[in-house]
Amino acid sequence: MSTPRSIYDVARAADVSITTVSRVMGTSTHRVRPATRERVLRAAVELGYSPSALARALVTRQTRLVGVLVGDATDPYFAGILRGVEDTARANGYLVLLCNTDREADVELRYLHVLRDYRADGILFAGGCQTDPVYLRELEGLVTRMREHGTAIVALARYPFGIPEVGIDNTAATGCAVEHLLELGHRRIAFIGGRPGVSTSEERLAAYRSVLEAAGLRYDPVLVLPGDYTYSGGRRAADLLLAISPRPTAVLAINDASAVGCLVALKEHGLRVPAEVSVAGINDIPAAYYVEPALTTVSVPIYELGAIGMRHLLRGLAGEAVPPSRRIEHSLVVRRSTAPPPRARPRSRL
Amino acid sequence: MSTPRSIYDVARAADVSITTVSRVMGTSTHRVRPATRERVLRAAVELGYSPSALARALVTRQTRLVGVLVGDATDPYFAGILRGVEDTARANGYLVLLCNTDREADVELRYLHVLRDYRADGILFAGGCQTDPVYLRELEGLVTRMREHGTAIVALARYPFGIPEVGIDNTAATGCAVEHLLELGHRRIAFIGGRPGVSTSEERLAAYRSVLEAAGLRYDPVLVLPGDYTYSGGRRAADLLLAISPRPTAVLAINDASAVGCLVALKEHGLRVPAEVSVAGINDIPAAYYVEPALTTVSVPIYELGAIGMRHLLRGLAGEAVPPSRRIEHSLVVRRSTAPPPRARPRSRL
DNA sequence: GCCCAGGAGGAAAGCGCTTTCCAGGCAGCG
DNA sequence: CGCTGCCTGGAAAGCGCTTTCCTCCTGGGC
Repeated sequence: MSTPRSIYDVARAADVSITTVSRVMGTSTHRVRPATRERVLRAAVELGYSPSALARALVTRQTRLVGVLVGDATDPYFAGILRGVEDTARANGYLVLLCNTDREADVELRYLHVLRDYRADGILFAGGCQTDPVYLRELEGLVTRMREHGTAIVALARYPFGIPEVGIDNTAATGCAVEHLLELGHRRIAFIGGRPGVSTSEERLAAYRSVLEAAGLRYDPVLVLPGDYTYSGGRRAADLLLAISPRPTAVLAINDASAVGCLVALKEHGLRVPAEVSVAGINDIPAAYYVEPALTTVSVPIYELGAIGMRHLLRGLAGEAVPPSRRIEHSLVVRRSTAPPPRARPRSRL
Repeated sequence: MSTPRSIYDVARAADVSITTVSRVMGTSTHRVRPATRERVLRAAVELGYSPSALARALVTRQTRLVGVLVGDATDPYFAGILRGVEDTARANGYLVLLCNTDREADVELRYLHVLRDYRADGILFAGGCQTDPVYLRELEGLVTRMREHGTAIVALARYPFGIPEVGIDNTAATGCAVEHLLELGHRRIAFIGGRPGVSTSEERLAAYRSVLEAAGLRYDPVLVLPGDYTYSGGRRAADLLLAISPRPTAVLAINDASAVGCLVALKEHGLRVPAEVSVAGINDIPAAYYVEPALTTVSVPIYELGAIGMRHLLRGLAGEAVPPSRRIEHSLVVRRSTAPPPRARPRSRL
């Protein structure tokens, strides 16, 4: 077990100074005679030389590393975002550091510290922001400091401290799903939430509530079920839903993973979807299409979201201005999991 | 925009040498008087000091970075593995570098070079190995060199060059799925493959063939459909399957993603599953459970696979011996997507 | 034939750390 | 009181690069 060859080894083998080696291996504009360049190159491949990105990063002050914080890469939503991010990162010579936070404030903070230690050039927050004040204070300090050091930061959700954001309009997206249910004639609409204290969850819940109230319905806390964004969280929510009396005729989940979980569990309990209960979600993950019945949901360009986020990061890295807030369009996709409630006609026919 | 504080700044603020700062911030065993330590610590937090992992890595020769090469993180199988890997990496102070290869030899090689440049401590191959000789030659050189430099390498599939592997027995796993179909009475069993030139694909295809032949059936190349491990690849395979005459009564897909795609497309074409055609997969991703009808598949402890792989890597990193080959158990999970073929009784009843 | 510009290569500083080797101080011991 | 040895702390070398000066050399213009 030895050590990788260093620039010094190559220099000696090619009988030049390390300066010259650096010039031919790197991006320097200083000219090198073709013959010399050739000699260096040959020596390099002969020795199996690979320039240390660490040493280079140390002096150039850029690592070409970007950290991506996702709630859970196992959720098809985040998986898709990750692909978008990575593809465009790779195309631009960046490497991505994967950080699953499970939306835990402490894990997220921990990762942020680590990313700072590694001097990541950029950070992408793929999920919602925690609202816990202690966390926020810590986050603000970290973010402020990192920015001063030139770290680019972008979020794919609403984020404080002026962090540039790109994402859908949660309020509108949630609203249009609720309205769809309302138009079908539903009056008792349950909501499977996410973790309280996460911006995205709060926004969607608030939108659910306000659309309901705008329709003249009373907001009933009993109808909001705890969830955790996962398939199994959706299943658990289904159990709770079944215990509510009178039973809701529709349910909107904060994301498709929970929606699918809920839908499947409901079916297992013998309920017919959508005949007895309608189910809708948000995100339009692939499973939304192939679950039975196919899920009505709000479609979001997942991969694109990741790609655009990364592109913004790149822009920031290049010192260009990053638009503070870019809204990506969404659209309601009505499939077969929603229908008018039992013995009721759609509102539009009233 | 400034520069992060360096160890030097802290030393000056605490009025000690950088040696002392290093000793209190790092893992040194050299003792430091409590009072001094306290001073250093205070100065560090006051200045918002974060030790540069890069500089540290440069001198200690370990980066605490591990690269994970996956086919496609969007496939729930790889997503699960990734979680297993990351959780145990984080628990041990390692950071994971995400590398989606799409099973392209050149992308994989490119990533390997990059990982070498970054001096990643370890590399985990999560998917199968390419069999292209040009690729293999290049890979061997790279792997050999990296090992000499102390890089730990582990694969979650069969890999050459003595790379330690942990994974299921592809031959047995595929075999038991085929046998299940055979026992139900199927005689025309199609196979949705992966990319030719990938070890896992070849192994599973070979197993499919040999079990068929062992049962006295002729191996018919017409029945092996091209696939690409994806949901949409499965859908395309369904179209091809429909064009085969006489139509196969069952199909086994190389992985669940394609199986689900095929199953859904078949349904869309009006076929009843499993009444008219049985579908089976391998891996047991969550979707296998909730697709309708639920997919018969070979269950693999996905998350565990990732975790164990990472644990092996850790062992290698610690200089301990890594078992050259560890087989993880799998098990056939019979769900509702498989049944006896139309107008035929199960073989066991003959 | 001489001078100057520009092309090509090198020396050395420095990026932010760890680690080895050393030195000073002080307590304990004879 | 002198010596030994432990306890703390520091100096300096070096990890593998990039980059800023410099120097040297060559060719072209006059």
